[in-house]
Amino acid sequence: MGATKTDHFTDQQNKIANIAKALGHPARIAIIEYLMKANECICGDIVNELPLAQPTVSQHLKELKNAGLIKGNIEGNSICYCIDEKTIETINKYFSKVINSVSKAKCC
Amino acid sequence: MGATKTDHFTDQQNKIANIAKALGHPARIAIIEYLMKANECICGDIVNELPLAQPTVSQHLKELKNAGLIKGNIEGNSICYCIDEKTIETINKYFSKVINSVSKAKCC
DNA sequence: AATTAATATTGCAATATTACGATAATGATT
DNA sequence: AATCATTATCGTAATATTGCAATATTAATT
Repeated sequence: MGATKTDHFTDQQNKIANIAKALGHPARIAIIEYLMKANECICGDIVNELPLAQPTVSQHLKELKNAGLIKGNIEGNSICYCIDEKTIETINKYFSKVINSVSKAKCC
Repeated sequence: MGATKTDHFTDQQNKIANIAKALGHPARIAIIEYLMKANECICGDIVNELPLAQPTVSQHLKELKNAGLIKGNIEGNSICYCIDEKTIETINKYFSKVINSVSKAKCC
């Protein structure tokens, strides 16, 4: 064993878990924060900003892209990355829902 | 290699990544949702609700607890679990911040 | 067409995660 | 004190993730 039993859970549960998983690494949070700070599309640069080798950063970018957290537009021979709001909104709404349901009943 | 280079990132980045990582598994999302649905502290039951063996569920509960996402109160010979709002609020605020920064400048 | 620059892919070693059977620990019940 | 119920821990196999050197790909530049 060792593989996650995704088929035992709902699509919604797998979807939220996938987004969270993609954000579950400090390098990927750092990438998101760099895109926030820049406040515009960033072509290149990201590799120089992180304390990791180019192939490693490329891999992290791929994972963020697969999870729908960032978008990449090809711009000449470089690629222009930015945050995909929709996905961030999806989890933000999800956690808001969690908070609302919890605040109704306190016990611990 | 293979170990995450946590010391190359800020405490804040590691903290957010850790919370996200803990939520990055459908079983742990299912646990959170069960605690939401119950709307009260749940003693036991969680194991019966999930399609996983008892030791596996126990391990997932431990990870959620370590990340500060749930609290566990000992109640006789069983344990009473509920969601820890504070941590959910932490990431919710964080993602709100991300959304705010993105909506300012659209390009992709 | 050769060179340069930017990014992606491959392949692999080190480490982490997932899952569970077996067993231990703890508290309630008899 | 023996038994039962509940939860945790240990040990281990299967799989996934992380990181990077080497290499490939792609597009611009010379």
